[in-house]
Amino acid sequence: MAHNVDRPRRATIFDVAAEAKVSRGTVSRVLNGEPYVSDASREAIERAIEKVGYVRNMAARNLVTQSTRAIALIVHEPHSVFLEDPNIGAILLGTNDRLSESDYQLVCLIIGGDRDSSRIAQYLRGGFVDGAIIVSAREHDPISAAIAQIGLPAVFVGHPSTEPDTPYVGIDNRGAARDITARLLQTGRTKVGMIAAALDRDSGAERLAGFRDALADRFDPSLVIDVPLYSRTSGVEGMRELLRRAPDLDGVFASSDAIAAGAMDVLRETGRSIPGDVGIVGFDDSDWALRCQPPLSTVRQPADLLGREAASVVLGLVDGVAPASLGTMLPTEIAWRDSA
Amino acid sequence: MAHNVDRPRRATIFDVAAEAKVSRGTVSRVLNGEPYVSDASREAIERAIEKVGYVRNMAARNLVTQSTRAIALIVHEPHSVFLEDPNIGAILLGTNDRLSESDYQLVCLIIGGDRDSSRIAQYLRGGFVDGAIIVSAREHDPISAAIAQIGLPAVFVGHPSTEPDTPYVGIDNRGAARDITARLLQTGRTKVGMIAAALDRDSGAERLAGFRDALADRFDPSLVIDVPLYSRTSGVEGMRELLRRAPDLDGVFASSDAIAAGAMDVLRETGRSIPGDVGIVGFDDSDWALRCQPPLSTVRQPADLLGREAASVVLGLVDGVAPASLGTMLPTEIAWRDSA
DNA sequence: ATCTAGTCTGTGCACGTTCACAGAAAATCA
DNA sequence: TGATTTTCTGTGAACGTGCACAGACTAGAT
Repeated sequence: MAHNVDRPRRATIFDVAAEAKVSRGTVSRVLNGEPYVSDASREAIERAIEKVGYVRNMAARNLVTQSTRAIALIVHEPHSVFLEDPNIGAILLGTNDRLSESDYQLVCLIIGGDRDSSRIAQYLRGGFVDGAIIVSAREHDPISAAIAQIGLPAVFVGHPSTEPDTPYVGIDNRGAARDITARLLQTGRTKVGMIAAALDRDSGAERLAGFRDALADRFDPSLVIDVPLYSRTSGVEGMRELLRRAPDLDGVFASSDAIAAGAMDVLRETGRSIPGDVGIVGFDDSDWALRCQPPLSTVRQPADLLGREAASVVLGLVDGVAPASLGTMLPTEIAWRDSA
Repeated sequence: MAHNVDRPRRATIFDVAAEAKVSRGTVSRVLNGEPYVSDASREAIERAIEKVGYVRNMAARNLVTQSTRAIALIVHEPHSVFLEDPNIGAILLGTNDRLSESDYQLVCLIIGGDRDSSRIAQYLRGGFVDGAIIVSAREHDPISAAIAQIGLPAVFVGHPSTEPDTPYVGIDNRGAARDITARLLQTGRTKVGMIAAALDRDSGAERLAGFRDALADRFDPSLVIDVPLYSRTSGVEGMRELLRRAPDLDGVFASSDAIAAGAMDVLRETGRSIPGDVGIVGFDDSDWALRCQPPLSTVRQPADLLGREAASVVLGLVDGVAPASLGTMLPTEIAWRDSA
């Protein structure tokens, strides 16, 4: 019943050496592209490798070199949000591209629950990877602590304020939120609210701060609704509450596009026109933004560049090169459409 | 400039043995939960582990055991589709859950281009994982060939017809497509077309076959539009072409929700009402389905179960247990809403 | 012919485990 | 008590590689 009982013994460096009639030292040299090996030997070895179907045993190599040429990307998201978050995918691909250029392998680890957390901590300690990139970490994340403890080169995407010494790559959430709110105000809005999600994360808190910056002394804390997730459902609930508090509202900043989409549905249901009665802006420039009617004005995040940059930083750390500065901020741009 | 020059030497099993005043053999036994170790030794060793902060060096362990307790999930998707495909995320999470239960680690590998392909093949050969799950493989995929060649336990999600001997887990695309098309016909439609994507993949081809089954002798090949991707844009283009060929069309089967969403926009643009003038059904039950106006009737895939089942199969293979049958089909259900 | 520098190759050791074996100590039985 | 089984422990060998070292061979300069 076994599927592959007789899987043959893998060829080792010794088999290659015997086949090529040289010593394993010489084989090792051509494997690692070192100089000082004669053309005759090199060719014989290359033929032998081909013939016996040799591939390096990475476990053995890792053991002696203490490195793996692999980098972990750790995503900490509850299920529903992981599926909806438009940025995760782009970050993943950007990271993969950059690592691929340096011949590093991306290993993507997902934290679903606490079991995963401790298993992943073990994995990192086990020496499976040379470094780690942590996406959307929460404050006081046990994984972050584990990484700090074992001194694994690591970088955050987004900046959890509880890990002051670990480098991070992110966008200027505060500045971007301020800019798009200011732009919304320029359209002549006078009573502007915010649906603010995930205030326990850096991104959420910063976006709220930016909103407050833009409004300055016109800021009214009662017009900020705190919702748990960056989801459409949160947008629906948040908007209902906001209208309850201020039926004469004429502007909304939603801290994600999904939230904005839910909010727009509520505005329409209650007979308000967009952008006539109420102007609305979002954040992310995801799929949602173009699906809205009218298309949503929003902040475009360079998610793939975020991934690339994070990869570059962590590769630097692996080589012992500290990044130029602890934090790297990537520029955002405003995608101005018809919703405000 | 170096970040962590003085990273301390990791504690080894010898350090623990010395601290606990036993031999490394005994330490190894408690590490692996073997019987025949006295309570006194066990406690001393556990204290010592705690004290010196010992963690197993997995490279060393892998080297001797020839196993890693890690499974690769290989995703082969061009960028745009990866970001849009609603199923990938759920499959990922389902797989992660199941592996987590058996204390295996999920390692997620993304194939962007050919460079990635060969690097990942090397990775698999290098013995980093004990098995592999391949999602949305194309026919004649080089990775599939590599896996077959090295005899790595593997399972496909979806069934690429070029690998007849490798087990797979999937849904009955053909049956589901037939059922939902039949249901569409029951609403009294007489001229029904299809926007068919990814015919080079198993899923695409099977959905078309199911559509044909349902129409039987009413099937008209000129009403099938072949589009490249499961994307909204493809839906827009496909629908335009379909209307050009048959302006009096009254039903559409779109082979994904994203395609349906694009198609619905075109139908509305051209002044057709849904479901009055034209009934439309999709496939996937993704975000798109509920965002449509009216909400889309579609086929719900148990994507997370697909992931779980694939994980179970591959774990079985790793233990030398062949699956009950080569292919496992998971049931789908129809989510019937207002679009038809 | 001798010395020196450069090129090439083989060998021993280390990396940190697991596993098989052998032997000691304790417990059970005759 | 001695013989046997059971429980416990230590030791040597292996896993497959990279690296440092030493030595051999070649070529050029004196």
